[in-house]
Amino acid sequence: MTKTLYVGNLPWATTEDDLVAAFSQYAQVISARIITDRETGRSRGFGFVEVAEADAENAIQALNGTLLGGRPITVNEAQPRRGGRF
DNA sequence: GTTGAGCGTT
Repeated sequence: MTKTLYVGNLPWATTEDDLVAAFSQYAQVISARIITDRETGRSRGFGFVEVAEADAENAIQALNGTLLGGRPITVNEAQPRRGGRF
């Protein structure tokens, strides 16, 4: 089972690999995604990280408010995406 | 070449 984490307050230069490198230290990262502007293709400053459900809350406690790329990031459980597939 | 609260695609 996995759980999606919302990561905000990211620097413009933050990449998905940076999220994996940071979250993989406290949780098993399944996948990471940086949300980029659809029109310009640039980073929107936030992303999502899919980790093991057992380590999700652990990663949040460990990385929420920590410095990543020079900026304190916000880590929370992501809202259920529209569709709610089983 | 810029900006800074907010929750994303197949």
